[in-house]
Amino acid sequence: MLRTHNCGELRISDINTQVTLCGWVAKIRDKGGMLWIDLRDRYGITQLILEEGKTDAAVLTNARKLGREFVIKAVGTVVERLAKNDKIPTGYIEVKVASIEVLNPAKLPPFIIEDETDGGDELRMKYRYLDLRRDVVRKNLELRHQVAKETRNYLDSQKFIEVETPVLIKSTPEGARDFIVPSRMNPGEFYALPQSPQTFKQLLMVSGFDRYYQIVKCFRDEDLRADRQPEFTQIDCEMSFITQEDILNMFEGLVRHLFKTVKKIDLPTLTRMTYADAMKYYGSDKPDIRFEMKFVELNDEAKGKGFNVFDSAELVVGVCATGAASYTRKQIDELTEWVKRPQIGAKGMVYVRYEADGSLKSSVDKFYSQDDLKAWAAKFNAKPGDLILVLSGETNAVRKQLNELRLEMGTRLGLRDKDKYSAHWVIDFPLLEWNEEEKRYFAMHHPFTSPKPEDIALLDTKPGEVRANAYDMVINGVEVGGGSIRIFNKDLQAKMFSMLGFSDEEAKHQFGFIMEAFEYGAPPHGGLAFGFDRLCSLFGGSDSIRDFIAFPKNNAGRDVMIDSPSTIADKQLDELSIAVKEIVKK
RNA sequence: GGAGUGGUAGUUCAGCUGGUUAGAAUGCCUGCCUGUCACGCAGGAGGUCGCGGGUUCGAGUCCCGUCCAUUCCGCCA
Repeated sequence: MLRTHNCGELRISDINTQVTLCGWVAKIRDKGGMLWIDLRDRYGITQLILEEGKTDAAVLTNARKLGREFVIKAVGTVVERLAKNDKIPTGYIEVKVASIEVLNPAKLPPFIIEDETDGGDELRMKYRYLDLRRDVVRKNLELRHQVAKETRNYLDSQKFIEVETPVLIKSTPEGARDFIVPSRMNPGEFYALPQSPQTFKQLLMVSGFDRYYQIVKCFRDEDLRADRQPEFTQIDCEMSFITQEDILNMFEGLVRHLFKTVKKIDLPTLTRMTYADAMKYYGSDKPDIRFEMKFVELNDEAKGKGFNVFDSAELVVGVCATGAASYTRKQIDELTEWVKRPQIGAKGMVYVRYEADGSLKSSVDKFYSQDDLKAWAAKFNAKPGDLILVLSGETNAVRKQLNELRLEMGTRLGLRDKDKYSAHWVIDFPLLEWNEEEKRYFAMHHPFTSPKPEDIALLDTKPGEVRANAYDMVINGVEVGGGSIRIFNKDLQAKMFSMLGFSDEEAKHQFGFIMEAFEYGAPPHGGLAFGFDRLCSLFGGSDSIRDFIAFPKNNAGRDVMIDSPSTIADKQLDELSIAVKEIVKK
């Protein structure tokens, strides 16, 4: 070992100890007669001191030549500080330097390596290895480590076995786009990287593993977002001989364990909400229920009073923002413009202000009497001082718009505290989703999800109304995980594929292996997967998962540090029997 | 594929209605400073205003195109 101690552990009790420390020069404060060096490593910062007349002159002279981020080894004695610093754990001591060895000099870093850096995102990504020296970023990865460790602790205690599944697998057309890997030994053929180990974990159930999990990289070749990376990590789980109820309880247990051990929070029991209710009352399949502000439908009250916008709308629905009656006309106009942005797409917004004196002022006073508006207010359970915001239009569209407005108002009213956590299940998702473009049904979750037994009869008559044994876990409006009870019957699975528009041939080509496996004794099984990066960012109080990934990709899916993806040599292309289109060649 | 925002010193930003030599802070360099810890003081260096074109007597500023970054929509079983 080059060092006797790290930079975060020396205390007043270590006084007079001879120590050797290694680390990076974080800061030099040269006061003329004396000079301090903040030496940093992963564990903390320890102050080194050199003093004219006391420190060897040559050592002092050389210390003055040190630069930021030089890697050094310092030998000295722990002494008590004359001027103490309460802000850091090592603030009562410093190390009186006897000698310093430069292990490696360093170029001046392009940004300041401290909690409050002056570096922008782009620069920090390019020099990610420097960014990772910063306390705040390193702590995110330490948090990630802890979440992974506690996940393993919990699942191990519940008899889950971690099994690795292959990364080079088979491309399937359903779902997200696959990342494709050419096969040199099989010219013209390609592997795909897994979007999830779905079929493998089901096959492990057929093998009798009973309880499987894996903290595993998954890949989806789709556009990125702050909470979406092309390669991301899942906690992937599957169980046999269980009901949906067992799964919900088991993984509620996992999440509560993680909150308890990582955040020291006792998470309340998770509530459950059907998909239908989530859409009706929140306009979203992942509602943020840290605050109420439920949708209230006003069709009965608002229609037939001569206001054509509402009369012609399929749905009139609003939310009540508690205590927001103080919103000025200007603020309401600005909010109206906000919902009219193309991203939201509302045509307009009606407001009803419940004044302190009990009167009601609205943007549609021409059409509605005070009594009419009173009836609205009663439905919202509104009180003087509240502001009711109403949108109208086609049901699905207006719910989506009002969801955005509800979240925005929640944010503006400070109801979405990052330190408060509200977790719940959304259950009874629809099995199928109609795709207008391709004129066919798609599996809402995936093609292996089982329909609710009582809805199977609807498969032939009203496929869109069939509910699935599928569930999502939602925390603070973030979908952190989801799963389903799987189909384990070959015939039902075959029917599912045919509902999804697969011919028998295609189904056999894509999924023949799992259909065949189901003929060799598949147990009833189900599972779910958590978005590990999202879980970590939620625990860390960030909206972006990039902060919790050591080397993330940028918006265009590029790693700007190593500059990938990149072109490859013609020789490599030849070996792979691949020709690149002239259009994309430079 | 679409919409918004941004691109000016190493870095983070300001720069008004187009008008002298493009500023600040921080970082960097030099000197001074014996209890600093966001050390302080004095001085200094540092710019192809993303790139290309256009309008104009004159463009960091206006227009068009383009590239990059970022957020969102589409997409993400």
